[in-house]
Amino acid sequence: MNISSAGDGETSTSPESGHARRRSRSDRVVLDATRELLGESGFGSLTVEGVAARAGVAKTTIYRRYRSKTDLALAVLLDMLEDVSTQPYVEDTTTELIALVNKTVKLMSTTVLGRIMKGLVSEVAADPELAHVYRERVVSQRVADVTVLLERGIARGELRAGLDPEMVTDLLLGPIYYRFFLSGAPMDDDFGKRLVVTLLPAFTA
Amino acid sequence: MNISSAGDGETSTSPESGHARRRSRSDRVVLDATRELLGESGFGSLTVEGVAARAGVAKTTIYRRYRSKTDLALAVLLDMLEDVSTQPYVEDTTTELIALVNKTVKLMSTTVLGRIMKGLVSEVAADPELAHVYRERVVSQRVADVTVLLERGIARGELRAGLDPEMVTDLLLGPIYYRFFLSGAPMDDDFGKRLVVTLLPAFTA
Amino acid sequence: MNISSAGDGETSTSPESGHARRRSRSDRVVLDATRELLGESGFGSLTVEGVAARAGVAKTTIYRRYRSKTDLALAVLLDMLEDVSTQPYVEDTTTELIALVNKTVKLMSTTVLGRIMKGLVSEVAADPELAHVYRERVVSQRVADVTVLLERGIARGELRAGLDPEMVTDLLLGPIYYRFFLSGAPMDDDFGKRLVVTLLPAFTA
Amino acid sequence: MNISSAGDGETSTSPESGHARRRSRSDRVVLDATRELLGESGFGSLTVEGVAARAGVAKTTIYRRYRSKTDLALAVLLDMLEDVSTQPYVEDTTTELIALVNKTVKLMSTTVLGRIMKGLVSEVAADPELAHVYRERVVSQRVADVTVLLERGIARGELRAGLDPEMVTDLLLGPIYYRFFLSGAPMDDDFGKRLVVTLLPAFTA
DNA sequence: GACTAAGCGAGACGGTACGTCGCGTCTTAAA
DNA sequence: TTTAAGACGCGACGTACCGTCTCGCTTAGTC
Repeated sequence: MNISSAGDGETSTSPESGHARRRSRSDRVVLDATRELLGESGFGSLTVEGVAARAGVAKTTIYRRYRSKTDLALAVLLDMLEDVSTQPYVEDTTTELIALVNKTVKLMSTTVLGRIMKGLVSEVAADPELAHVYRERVVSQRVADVTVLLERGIARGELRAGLDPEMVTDLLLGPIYYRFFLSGAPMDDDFGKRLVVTLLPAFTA
Repeated sequence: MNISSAGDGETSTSPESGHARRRSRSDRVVLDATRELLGESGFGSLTVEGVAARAGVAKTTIYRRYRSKTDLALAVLLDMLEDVSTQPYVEDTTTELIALVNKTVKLMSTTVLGRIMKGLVSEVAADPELAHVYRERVVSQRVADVTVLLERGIARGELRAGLDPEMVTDLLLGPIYYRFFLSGAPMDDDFGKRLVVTLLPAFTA
Repeated sequence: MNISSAGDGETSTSPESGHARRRSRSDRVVLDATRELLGESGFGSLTVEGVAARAGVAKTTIYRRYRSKTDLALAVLLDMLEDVSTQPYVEDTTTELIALVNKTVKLMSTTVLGRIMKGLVSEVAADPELAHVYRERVVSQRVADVTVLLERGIARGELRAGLDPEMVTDLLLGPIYYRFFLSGAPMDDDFGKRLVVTLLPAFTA
Repeated sequence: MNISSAGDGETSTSPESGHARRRSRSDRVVLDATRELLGESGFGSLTVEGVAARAGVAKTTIYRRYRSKTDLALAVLLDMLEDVSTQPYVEDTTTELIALVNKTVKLMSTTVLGRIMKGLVSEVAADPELAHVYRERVVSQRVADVTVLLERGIARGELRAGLDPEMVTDLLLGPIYYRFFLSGAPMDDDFGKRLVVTLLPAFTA
């Protein structure tokens, strides 16, 4: 399943307009420039002026679409998530859980998404409007993914019933973000497996 | 056990110089002003000029001690943590775990620490030097707390042996921070209990 | 003959671009504010921030045009000199010389130009770029004035041939500036006459 | 004849205390450091802190003696002038006049005195107290020199009677300072001769 | 096919805060 | 008592970006 939609300027305020509006050339070039700059120097040194220069676009054009650099970064994030399909793995539940964790770890640590998240987390935490969009688009999607996974696991008899999908999501992703943002503890190839194996008794018993 | 010491200028870069240097009057007044302003408007609108004005101190005096507003906020955070003793609870392990979670939730949602953390998380995530101090002072302390708790639990026969304290810490705090920073899901009075009860099978089996 | 043109930002570095660029509203208001402040407190206490405040303009706007307060003061000076036409006097040469001296004395001692010059002289003396502009615009103009005056005097048979206009300028203005800047000796209404009468034998013999 | 005296802190405010007070080691080391720094970077970049550092002396020590960097530079200037004896040349008056001009030119263009004067001229021009000292110590000395020279010339029958020594001083030094500070016109080896030869008819006729 | 109106580039502008410099004052400790 | 050392309040510096605002100049879309 995909994050289904746009992430243009308006979207960050008004959720969705039914059918995906075509993104214009300007939109594209601005988002690309932003992603490049985020990749090069991170969110902290992202400036609207810098994006305008890189994109060969006037500042006005950017402000017409995005209210702030935060909004812009969020748009890039949502734009990138469009392409991240959350394939339902048809294997056993343990493997699926490990895959979900590993995928998230990989996304954070190897793509520009990690830098964006590092920069955006404070903004999302502090700006209700931004938080709203982020939850609408990203958080709820994660919970939906986990819900599907849990239901399948229960159907297979691999998981116990009565699990709260939101809590499970917290338990799967919380440790990742905590390490990624704050503790700095490494997340090697083994991490996903260790996390899930540790958690498993909580999901099966 | 207490976070034992200060957040003076040097500390934020070099851990500790053996015997605690006395904090000067300026230090105190600056930290207080910063905490007040953080409480009033949050990290985002914290400015060094504002702190200087509020503290009745020259900007230079602040810059002499703290390299940036981030450093300043960190100092406030460490300063506040000095007073947060992590009482060893003598009850059963489940209760201790719940208390630990609840205390963290409470600290984040009712004190200025929450605002500081919201503002600081992006900085810690992006600035290695800051991250180093944060881990040295805060993260490691949390793991130490949990280690003590786990050992006592194992000794009592309430927990299984072989638990990785770091992973357990991630599982206890990760969900809290994830909700606090990103998902926005509420953490009511029941939250700690639900979290720990869910996790318990993973710690006992 | 007039000092023909402006003191806009560019001018202070590049002489002239053929046709006078229109001075914008900001230019005007900034120059006026600067002149006022120079008049009130002199060059020493002139600050860019003060000018910005007085002009109701952002500091950046000033820095966009002038690299420093020195540049700004120079612009005011050049701006004022636009209006100082060096009328060709049709009387006898002695009177013309006296008039030239008196006019300079008067300009220095009764207008804000004196304060500007007092503040600027050290800067012009020490900063080659500034010096270049000053010479291009002011010094050379004075020499040109004197040249015209000498030629007419020689044609009239009132002055000897072979006088070096530059040296004559030095002899007419040098004493003025020396008194004005350093010796502090008064320059009363009689001064011009005494100076010229003293010098005359050097110009006629 | 020599500029006869001290130039210590007090001097710049109260003229003279009768007999030259011995200059202390601190005085010496501060003045030397100042002169060095003036020689290296000019008056514009002279700072009290820099002098203190170079002299290995506390800022306080400097402020105890000199009220400002201007005062300090003036002290160096006066200190240097102590060693500049204005030898009475026993040759003919024309030669003496040329020598006087040449000596001044040389002093300005080859020693640190030039740099000091360039920096100080604006201060002297704008600060009455400073001006007072400068005139007391330097200007009046020049006039005195010229007076002696003129008297001898008149006695020899080489100069006309009735010359105003102050005006003559203006005519000899004014052009030098004008070129040195403002016009930038070169003063080659010939300059003194040309100036005096030009002026001579004004002094003899 | 010409005409208009929207969208855009360019960039000037008022503004906030930055982080730095050097000032001149003041306090502390050692000589 | 004088000093070196240096912290401090202070004012201004010059810079970076912000977000807003004209300005023409394309460039479609409509008549």
